[in-house]
Amino acid sequence: MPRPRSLTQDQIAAAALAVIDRDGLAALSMRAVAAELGMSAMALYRYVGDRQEVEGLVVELVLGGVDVSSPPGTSWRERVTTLVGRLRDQVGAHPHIVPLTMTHRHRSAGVLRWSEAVLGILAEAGLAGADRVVALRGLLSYVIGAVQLEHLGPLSGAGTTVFAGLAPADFPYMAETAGHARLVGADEEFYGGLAIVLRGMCDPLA
Amino acid sequence: MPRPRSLTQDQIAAAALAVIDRDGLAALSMRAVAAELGMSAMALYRYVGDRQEVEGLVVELVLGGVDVSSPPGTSWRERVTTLVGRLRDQVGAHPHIVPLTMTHRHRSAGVLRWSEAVLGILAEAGLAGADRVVALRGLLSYVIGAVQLEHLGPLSGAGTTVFAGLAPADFPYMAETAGHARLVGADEEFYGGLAIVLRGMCDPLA
DNA sequence: CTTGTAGGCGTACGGCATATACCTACAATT
DNA sequence: AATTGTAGGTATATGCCGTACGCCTACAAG
Repeated sequence: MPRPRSLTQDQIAAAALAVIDRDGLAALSMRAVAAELGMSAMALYRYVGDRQEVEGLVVELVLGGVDVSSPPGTSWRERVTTLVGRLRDQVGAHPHIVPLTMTHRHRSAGVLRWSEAVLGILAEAGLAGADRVVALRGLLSYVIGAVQLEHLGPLSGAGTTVFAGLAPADFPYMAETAGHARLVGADEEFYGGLAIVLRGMCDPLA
Repeated sequence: MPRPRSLTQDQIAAAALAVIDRDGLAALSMRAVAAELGMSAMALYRYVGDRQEVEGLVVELVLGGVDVSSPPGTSWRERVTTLVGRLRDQVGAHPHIVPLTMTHRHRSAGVLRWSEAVLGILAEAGLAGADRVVALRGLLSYVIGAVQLEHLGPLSGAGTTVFAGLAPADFPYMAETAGHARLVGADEEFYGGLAIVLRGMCDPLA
């Protein structure tokens, strides 16, 4: 008998994501999302239990959009690279959500689907048992860390030493690295690191 | 002429860390830290500019405590493993700060010192130029990601599928992996993944 | 046309970060 | 010993936040 629902969870997620993309993560609030949807803040609570659930919906919206099919006719390393790259691209399209992806990673169906796809490829490559578990964790760790390094401020350079109140001269390697880093693009860095991880799998330790 | 300062930044950081360790990250507030120190909330603002600065001090306290000397007489891989392990241990002693380490990583002198030490070892190992940059980023990405995976909830398993409202049967690999994961300890997983990363460095791509 | 369910809203509470204005302890000066 | 200016500490207040509660009302089933 009751009045029909006027909102889907996707609409809520999209509204929250719009707020985040426009005004940053700190601006995400129940009031802001409600305003984005043209409702009062309390109306939102008919659709979600609390703020955390809204955050979860945003993460799911972004991470659920990753295509987990892998290109046929290529090596397993290439296929994993494709999946890893898609995950990175999806997050990169909404950099502000990076901290959210961490907090809500463990309840995201999108991450689950992605992991399942990667495991399939690793299995085809001949990895099984504990080796496969460790390989997946290694890949996941790398992507998570790399995405955050990429989007949560510069890794090094003058900015860091200035903030920390330290002399750049005390950190010769970092100074030199910062110079190189400026020349190495973000893509080369990301895929270069990924290549290291992939190279370390399967081949016996020298 | 003025009245002398009665607090050091270390004391503030220690108080904030005590609050976090005892009541969790969500309980960190200017009021809580001030109470821990036996002062009014506003007195804190004589020593720090804002809440973010308190968070930065906590990160620095924890990350600055990492010993960055490396054991002599061992291979470069072993030495890097030692440094990576120390970083992991330090964060592991205060798991609640994990999200903070991310948000404040780029202004932490501790991370800078750690990176400098790792770069020194990599340089000795013969890595230079862009290779060395990529190697450091790869290592840093791995540690960051792995520490978070370890402390921010289970990676997979029944819990995840239940939360996401999905059937475990749709994720055969993840189901199997979850079974293995229960057998593989956190240490083996962490150091196994690190071995993969280290193995991928230096050796030419097959 | 009635009716009960559930949608939407207004209000209110307690907690947060923090700006402002004040009082006061104290060390340097007299 | 008295004075004084700097800076430490506090009280108060503003405007956010999440969200509990209670009301009104739109709407579909009967």
